[in-house]
Amino acid sequence: MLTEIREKILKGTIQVFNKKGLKLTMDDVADELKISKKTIYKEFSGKDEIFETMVDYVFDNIKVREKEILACKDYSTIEKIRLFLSAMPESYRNINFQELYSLKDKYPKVYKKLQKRLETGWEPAFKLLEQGKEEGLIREDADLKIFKIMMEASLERFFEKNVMKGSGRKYNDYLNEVVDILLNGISV
Amino acid sequence: MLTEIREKILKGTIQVFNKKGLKLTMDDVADELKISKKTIYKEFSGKDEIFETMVDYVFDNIKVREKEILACKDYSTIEKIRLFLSAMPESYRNINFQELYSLKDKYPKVYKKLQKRLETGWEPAFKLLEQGKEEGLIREDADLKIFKIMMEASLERFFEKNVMKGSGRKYNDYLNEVVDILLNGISV
DNA sequence: TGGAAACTGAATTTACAAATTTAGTTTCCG
DNA sequence: CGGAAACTAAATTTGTAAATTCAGTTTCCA
Repeated sequence: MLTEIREKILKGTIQVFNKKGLKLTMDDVADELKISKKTIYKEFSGKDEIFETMVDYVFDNIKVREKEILACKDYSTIEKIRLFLSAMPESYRNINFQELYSLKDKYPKVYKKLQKRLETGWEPAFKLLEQGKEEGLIREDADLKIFKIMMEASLERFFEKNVMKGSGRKYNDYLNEVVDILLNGISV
Repeated sequence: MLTEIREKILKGTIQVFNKKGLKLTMDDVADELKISKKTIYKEFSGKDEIFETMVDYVFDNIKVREKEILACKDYSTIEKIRLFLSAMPESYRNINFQELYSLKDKYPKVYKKLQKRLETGWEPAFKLLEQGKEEGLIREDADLKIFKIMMEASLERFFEKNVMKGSGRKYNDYLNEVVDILLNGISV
């Protein structure tokens, strides 16, 4: 669990991270939160630890939502999959996800954690999809690995550029359409 | 039409381009073809013109294949769409497509041509897809713009990294599965 | 006519020191 | 305790002059 002050610092860091990206400084975060650096350094050993904890924080929030979906007895497998696939990227909206990737070079440890959590984040989705196959809802020959790549590529493309500019579509519309097309694409 | 010597130079340029990327030099191309720079400069005004002609060359080759598909009376609309969508990226295999994008900064004119040809390259596909809607083969409410974005993102992801490493899948398998999922995804 | 090789000016890269920024610490103070 | 602000060593950025590379031309030669 997270103490109040740690959560406050993490939220502030994410706030600044979304504005200034990877280049945020400890002073930026302290200014944003109107606390002194001393307080930050009392809670965190340094920038590395903050970034690492930030990744955990983002993904732990996703997990909460996902557990809710999985636990609900009222949803069919296909409904669960749809909700699950939507929940993943929806949670990413809180943080500049594209920028998160830029941690690769300077914070390889954080980046590895990010990748690992992205990977394990897919596991329950895969389980559901396999279950869908067993229930005859999903094409037996559908390649889930490719499905995953397409999903990731389509979503990241949206994070990259604002693909929707001009068209009246909102983020969630786009997200739903992507999930629809892909899910439809592998359904029987 | 292209003279023999111009085509030879273009092929050689593509060859070197795939090895050395944007950073190829005129000497590289001359060495590759075992001709002297003089010969190249007799045919092309300079590097810019070669790159521009190279883009045209790649896309004109695609067009030939596409015309064949469109003209064939034996194919249904849905078959045409499938073949059409496969033909586009298949043609890109001859050239390092990812690297082509890197022309953006140093050769903005070439890059604009590339974008324009990519854009117009989609037009007949859109026509077919609209026709598919009219024939009741494709969901009336399917968002073709999003479909296009997903297709592009999925394919570019493959050009980026060799996503298929490890898995026994070959390029064409991947391509077909992507087209299958997407086409299935917007079909009724 | 075209290859080999030399040539030139412009562009690009390299190298490196000076200037700036910043992570993390310390001091003083209420 | 925690804020404000100063401090230091290390990292990053900036400026720039020297070195290198390269596009495009020219010369000589077969």
